[in-house]
Amino acid sequence: MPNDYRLDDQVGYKLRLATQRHLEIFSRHLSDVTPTQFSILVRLYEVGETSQNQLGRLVAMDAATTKGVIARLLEKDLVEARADPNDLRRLQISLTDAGRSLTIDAIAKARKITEDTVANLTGRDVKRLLELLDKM
Amino acid sequence: MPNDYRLDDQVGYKLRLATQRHLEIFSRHLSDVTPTQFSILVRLYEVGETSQNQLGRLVAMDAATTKGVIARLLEKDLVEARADPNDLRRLQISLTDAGRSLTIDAIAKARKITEDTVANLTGRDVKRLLELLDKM
DNA sequence: AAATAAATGTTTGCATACTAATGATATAGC
DNA sequence: GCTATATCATTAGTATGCAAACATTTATTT
Repeated sequence: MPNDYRLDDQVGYKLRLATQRHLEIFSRHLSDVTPTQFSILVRLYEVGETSQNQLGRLVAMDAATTKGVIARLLEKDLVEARADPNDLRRLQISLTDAGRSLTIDAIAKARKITEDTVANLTGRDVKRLLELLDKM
Repeated sequence: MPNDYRLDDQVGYKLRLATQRHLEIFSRHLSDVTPTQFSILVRLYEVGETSQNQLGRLVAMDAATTKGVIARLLEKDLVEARADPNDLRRLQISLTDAGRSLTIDAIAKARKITEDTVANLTGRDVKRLLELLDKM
């Protein structure tokens, strides 16, 4: 009988709780976009125009997922899409002016978000946590 | 200009990647239920019959979320629901026989899942990671 | 060079989880 | 008893994720 199994001590369970907490903090500081959408925006800001698929890879997202995220950003006029003349399969994505300024603004707020998220940890703790998540 | 902001170094971003990895491992070992559904099943196994809302609290889920998860478990005949005669608002949830045996089986597999998830970490690392996630 | 095979990019459809708002029942204070 | 408040459950809407399908390009074969 599995009576020594403690749900509360499982990595997966704790990951969910941590993510939940982070999400709550995120949406409080930055209600315009979700963390996922934010990732895409930041990457676009970093690399400039890229194909949708490539962009997804740059943030470790499935192509199908990327499609959905981009669709929502398009609706908000934060990014724009144009067909690649050299490769008809490709959809080139880039930031609009509104997208660019929102991203810059969002990055500033994101610093605060990270800060709040790890408020209970010391600097060394944070470093260690990031290392462990990476190593994992 | 926010050129010292590194997306890849953010807690939120790394949390997403870690969760993603865990999810992939989970579904490979245990395709019948999702991690969320599994949490509910284990709690039910631990505490026996409880109201839907209470159950949600025991796994840190919103009432609405809990409702959806339970609905899916009901469809799979893993749990059953009955009205509480003493409180007409309440829906009492409990495991079916099939649910109980699946849960027992799933817990065994869950050990392997946790194991795989932290395969790259030492025992001390895991302990530290859990502490940090908790502290957070 | 045409034809076939393999790889790559995108899209659609479906499942899951989360939030905000609503309605129903129960409890507490007057 | 009546009203206000709290609790429980549900509905509707949004976001993310995956599997499968489709279109286009590139590589290989004949």
